[in-house]
Amino acid sequence: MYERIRNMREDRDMTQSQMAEYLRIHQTTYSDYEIGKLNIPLQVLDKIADLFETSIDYLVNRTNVEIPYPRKK
Amino acid sequence: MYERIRNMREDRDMTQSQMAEYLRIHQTTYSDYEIGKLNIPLQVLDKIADLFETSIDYLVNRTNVEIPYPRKK
DNA sequence: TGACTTTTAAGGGATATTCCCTTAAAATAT
DNA sequence: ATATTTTAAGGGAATATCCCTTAAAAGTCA
Repeated sequence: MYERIRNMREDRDMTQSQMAEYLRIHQTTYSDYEIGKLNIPLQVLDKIADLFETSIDYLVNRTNVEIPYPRKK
Repeated sequence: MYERIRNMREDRDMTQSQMAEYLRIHQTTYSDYEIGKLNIPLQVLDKIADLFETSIDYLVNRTNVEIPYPRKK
């Protein structure tokens, strides 16, 4: 479901547990997200976009442009 | 909370009820979103970004660039 | 100003979803 | 092959969602 997030994580050689630690959630919860079993909360997408240096729009497949606009705040 | 969405809606002279109709949800639910009483689901942000011709990043204040990323699909 | 209309928000509850736990399965390494 | 690491399934208590009714606020206009 969230193939793009999975691929970006693997590209960076990160495990689901490492992602979960960064996000401060359980590994199984993160797995549920990647699989699409659970909806990824906005706050989580926000942190993932920062980590991967991309946009939420890219993460959720609204665009194919990976580079984000200038980050605010 | 979601001041930006509220402002963009008002700029377009739309009521919460009109937004709710477009999103196919109840007006009170939409109000809950704008106020920040409920989290806005991704699917809803997606439709609002389309309606307002901007990005999810802009709607949720990740960037100040209002123009959308090139739309995929 | 006051009555009327329109718009927005509060309270509350049935239902749906979330998150994490345990543990199993799958993948990888030794 | 077996041990280790990584990922996913099942399930349940806790939480959040969505909408209903209705109240409050804002706008209209005689």
